[in-house]
Amino acid sequence: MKDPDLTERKKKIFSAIVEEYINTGEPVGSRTIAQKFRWSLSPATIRNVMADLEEDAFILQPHTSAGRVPTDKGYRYYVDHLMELRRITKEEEEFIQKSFRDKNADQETILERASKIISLLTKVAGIVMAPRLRCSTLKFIGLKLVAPSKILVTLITGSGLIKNSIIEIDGEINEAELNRISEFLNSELEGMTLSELRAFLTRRLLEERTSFYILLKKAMGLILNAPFMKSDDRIFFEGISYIIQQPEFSNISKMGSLLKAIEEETNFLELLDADIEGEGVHIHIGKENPFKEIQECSIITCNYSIGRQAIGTVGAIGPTRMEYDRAVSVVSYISDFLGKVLSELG
Amino acid sequence: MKDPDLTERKKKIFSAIVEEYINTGEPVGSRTIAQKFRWSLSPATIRNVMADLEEDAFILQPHTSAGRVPTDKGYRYYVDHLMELRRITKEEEEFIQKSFRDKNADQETILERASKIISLLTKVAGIVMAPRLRCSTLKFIGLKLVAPSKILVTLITGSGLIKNSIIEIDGEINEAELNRISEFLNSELEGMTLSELRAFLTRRLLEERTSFYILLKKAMGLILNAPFMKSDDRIFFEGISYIIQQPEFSNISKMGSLLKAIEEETNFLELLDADIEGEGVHIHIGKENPFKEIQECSIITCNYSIGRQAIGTVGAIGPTRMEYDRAVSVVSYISDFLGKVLSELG
DNA sequence: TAATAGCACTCTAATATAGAGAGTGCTAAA
DNA sequence: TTTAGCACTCTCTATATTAGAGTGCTATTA
Repeated sequence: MKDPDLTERKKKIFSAIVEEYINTGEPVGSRTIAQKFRWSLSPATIRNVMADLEEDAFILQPHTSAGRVPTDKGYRYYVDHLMELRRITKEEEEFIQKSFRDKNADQETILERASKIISLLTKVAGIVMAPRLRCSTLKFIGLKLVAPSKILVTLITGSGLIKNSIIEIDGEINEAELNRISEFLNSELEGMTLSELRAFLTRRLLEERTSFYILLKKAMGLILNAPFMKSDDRIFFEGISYIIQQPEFSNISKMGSLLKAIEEETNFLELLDADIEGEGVHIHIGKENPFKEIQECSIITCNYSIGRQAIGTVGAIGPTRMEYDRAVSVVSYISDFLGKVLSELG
Repeated sequence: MKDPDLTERKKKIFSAIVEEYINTGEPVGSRTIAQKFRWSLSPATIRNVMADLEEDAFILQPHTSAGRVPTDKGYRYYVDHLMELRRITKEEEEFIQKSFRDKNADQETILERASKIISLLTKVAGIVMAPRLRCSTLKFIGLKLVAPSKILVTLITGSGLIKNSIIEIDGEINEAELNRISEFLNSELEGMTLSELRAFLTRRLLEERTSFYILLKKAMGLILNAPFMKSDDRIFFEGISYIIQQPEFSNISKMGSLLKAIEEETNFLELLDADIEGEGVHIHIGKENPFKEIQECSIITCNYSIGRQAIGTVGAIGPTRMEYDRAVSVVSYISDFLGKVLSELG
């Protein structure tokens, strides 16, 4: 990702091409750029530079007598070296804060809202992945008998997620015992993640030889068998209609396969999951993406965290020709904000 | 909805037109129909009948020299009087049953699956509305102190829905008292709906003058303030990609506004909500629909019930040119089946 | 030597034209 | 009442033509 060290002028012209193309969606010609520079350079000169840029594979011509269009490689260079990051505007900031003011909202509502806001502000689709259970710290585990051998297991995470499972046990269990288990769990679990809790229980189980052993064993059975362990992490997707309005998707069959890919959420799960390692904003441009339906799209993602722990991902997805600077600023701001909102929930 | 009493022949020809159009998507001409009748009638004769049908506004010509296309009124007559209901096939039945075999699935998973199945079998979009809280009977209410003045309210309905809210109370409350409240509620609520419970508490509150009064009052506060009372009924939507593949939506802007309407779920909430009154399958054709984005679509809905109580709605939505007989059979079968699956969950 | 003006060339997209084909409505005959 | 025949209408497709945008190359200029 080192800077191939273009001359200043080349950079300026390339930036101008990218930005012009992002704005208009039309291949951009030498005249247009010359005009942008107030004719301080002639179209012919621009053309020479363009020929160079084309040799570097930063731009290409859709056909011989058309203007230039940035390639994936070009966009990559642009976002890595040329793009000026911009802060979100005051109005946008206020809008976001107002949207999250509602105190009574639960996690689901908040996440849904976040994805809607991203899509509104970036004019591309917003995508929010719910806090991953395996990264979340535990806050509370409730065990309650709802029928002779049915137990309601309730789990609250630090990010305000409340999950329930009803699990059927083999024998019967009495309420007092259940209370002892849940008291024990709650006294120990503070700040652990689910997998840490599992490890903890396993370890204790090996050390323990007293009557407490049975209790521990039951606790483990309850926690590990609950369906929420096979966490079907949810994804909130909003604003597909923005994408399909873009001219690059006027081709119906392209549109169709994109939609299908989006409906098949698991694709995105993997994709977002991969980004949870690593700091800051991730950008995936066009062909860099793992599956072909979205290889004319770019995805901007950023983790959100509670405390230091990254627990989920928010992002924006649109055509490669999207306003990267805007998307980056929005996604990064929202990820930050969402982390805070969810912490307060916990 | 009375039969305008067409002659037998007219009906047969009209049916043939509708079915042919549904299959091909092309305006159907007199030749095609004559062929379908193995030339027992000449195209010229068919044309005469068609002219009549056009006068009745059952069909129309997109332009002078084109074949005929059914109107909304035509479809309406077709589904009301001509369409032959068909049972779902053995294979489809098996497929559905297999899909719901998983014992550990929670309500959300089941509903999602139902909408996916509808879309798979009907080849149009499937839509499932989660059980309406206000129609569901209560099974269990759990109250649990998670912090000095924070109470986790858990509610389980007869349809297997588990809902949680954390509510903050003004003063403090001790665990023993909380247990008394929840015991009281659970002993009384069996089979009530939420609104019945509310009414019940209000009534008791008026009668009661003992120390129990305070308890009741607290119970009411807890139940009625919980966010789940403002039930944001969820909708599961699957298979939009089927719709956009249809030629009638090859027009991008039409597609766009349809998608937007779908993303704005509240529209559909109202629509489905209205259908919960009344038995059996409801069909809404084209312009009969309340908002313009879906006036080239038809919606087939059917309630699902637990016991006798209708609690939610499933449906299929596709272009007016859809296979009504197939959609009706699938939707009606699934609604039945879903009711049973959810009952077992409760 | 870098920048520019000029010019021939290429390719697309828009427009016009013509013809085929599908389907109709009407009329007259069976 | 049904049908055959026929003129007519309209769309759709293919083809040709043209305008325009943009290029690359070359010779010229500062």
